[in-house]
Amino acid sequence: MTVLFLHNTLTRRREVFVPLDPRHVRVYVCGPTVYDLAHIGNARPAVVFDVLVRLLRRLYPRVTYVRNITDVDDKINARAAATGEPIAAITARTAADYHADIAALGVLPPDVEPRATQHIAEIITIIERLIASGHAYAAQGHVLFSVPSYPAYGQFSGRSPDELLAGARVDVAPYKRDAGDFVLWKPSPPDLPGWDSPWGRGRPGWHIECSAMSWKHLGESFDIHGGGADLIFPHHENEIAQSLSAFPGSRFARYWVHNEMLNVDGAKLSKSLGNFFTIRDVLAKAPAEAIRMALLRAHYRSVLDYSDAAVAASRADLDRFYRAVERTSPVEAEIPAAVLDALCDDLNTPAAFAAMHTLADRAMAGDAGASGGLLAAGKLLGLLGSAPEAWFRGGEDAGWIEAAIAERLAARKARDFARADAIRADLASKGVALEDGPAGTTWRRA
RNA sequence: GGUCCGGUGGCAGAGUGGUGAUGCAGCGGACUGCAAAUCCGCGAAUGUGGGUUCGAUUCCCGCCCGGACCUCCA
Repeated sequence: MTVLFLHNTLTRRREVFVPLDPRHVRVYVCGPTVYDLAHIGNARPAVVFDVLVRLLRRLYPRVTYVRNITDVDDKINARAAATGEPIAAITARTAADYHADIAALGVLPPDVEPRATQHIAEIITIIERLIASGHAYAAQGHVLFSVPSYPAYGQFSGRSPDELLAGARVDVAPYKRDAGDFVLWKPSPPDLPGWDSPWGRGRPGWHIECSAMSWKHLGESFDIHGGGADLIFPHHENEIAQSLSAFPGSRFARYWVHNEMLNVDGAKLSKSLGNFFTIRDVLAKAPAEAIRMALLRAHYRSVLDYSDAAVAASRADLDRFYRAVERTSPVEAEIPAAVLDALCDDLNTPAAFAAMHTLADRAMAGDAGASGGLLAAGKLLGLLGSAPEAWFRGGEDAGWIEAAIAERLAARKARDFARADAIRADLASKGVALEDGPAGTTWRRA
């Protein structure tokens, strides 16, 4: 059995992954809040955890992957108020857009995609348990989690409650007993989404949703909880406080996996800096696989600098891989050990790519097994999913290109190289690169 | 201010207590009418000052630099 190592945020070290039940691995990842198109930064966790789940499926007989959708949130409400579009329309459309965008990036759907609004009953149940056990209290239509009731609060994210207070940036609401207490339930006026509850009509706070949805679909204890590193505090700290307080004796998530942030051209995504791109924006400019590979080019726990140059480099790598597979027809092969080992070493995708380059070298030299191994590795990573023919020459009608190649061939036979080169230059200006080989001239999209 | 993470060749980016992957770029060569692709070869890096050690890029401490987080941003 291949051993999988994962860096666990809980212990801040690399650990051997041992599932609670080796016959059934359970994973929860925080999904999007659906109020606007997903940006390229949102794509990183989607792709990273897609690779992790693909790997887990390779290693274990059964994996349940839950990735939620947050469809009740003040940002959604604000968007509706600003645009006049009904909330239900915003969330439905944005969720559909999200699905389309990440599917284009080769991200497979999760097994369960729970929505917060469909788990109000579970949310209320957990809140009631927290109140009954003294971990939460109702005040002025709100229900708040009592941070002092959970002594380990702050341990996960490495903060003490005192420093959290010192760093608090918002005014403390008068109904809070302790400045650090956070909201589990808040009252909703008639014009906002709300559900009847023991505390009046209201809506859930953000953190409680994930505690409720993971509980419903994976149980009190499960294996892996993932998300972006920016969620460590407060979101995941709060989830842990809620779930462990509501279910004493449970473990909640045993391994916490966090992807680092993504910068664009060296800076954090920001609309004012002009480096804020949606997934849709970048898909319009480059092949989806090149974008996916660019997102896996750095280790998931390192800051990734996304740029056109990174996408171009990824595309060049993919060209090389596809060329190798095209040159030497692959035979059915297992995932090469070097690639599997790299991925099992805390998802070391850069090392996996290095191993794939070695396979490509061998495939270029005629090794059909290496070619098959390269393809198998690509499949595990969600890459090399096209036929080389489609990758290099897919798309529009190529008749005019073939005609130009024929004309250039005639010119070459007549040793009219000026004419031949002019034709080649013309094709190049139209994004078509020619390659003369022993078997004739081939072309590809540059 | 607090907490955390990181600083590896021109660029991207792994790894390691004992000759520092991989890719791109560069240089030389083969092939080609010339290119492209492919192949062969070459040069090129561990922020800084200490400590531990036979030996440190790796472990520890200081400094400098960069980044993230600090109550609802993946």
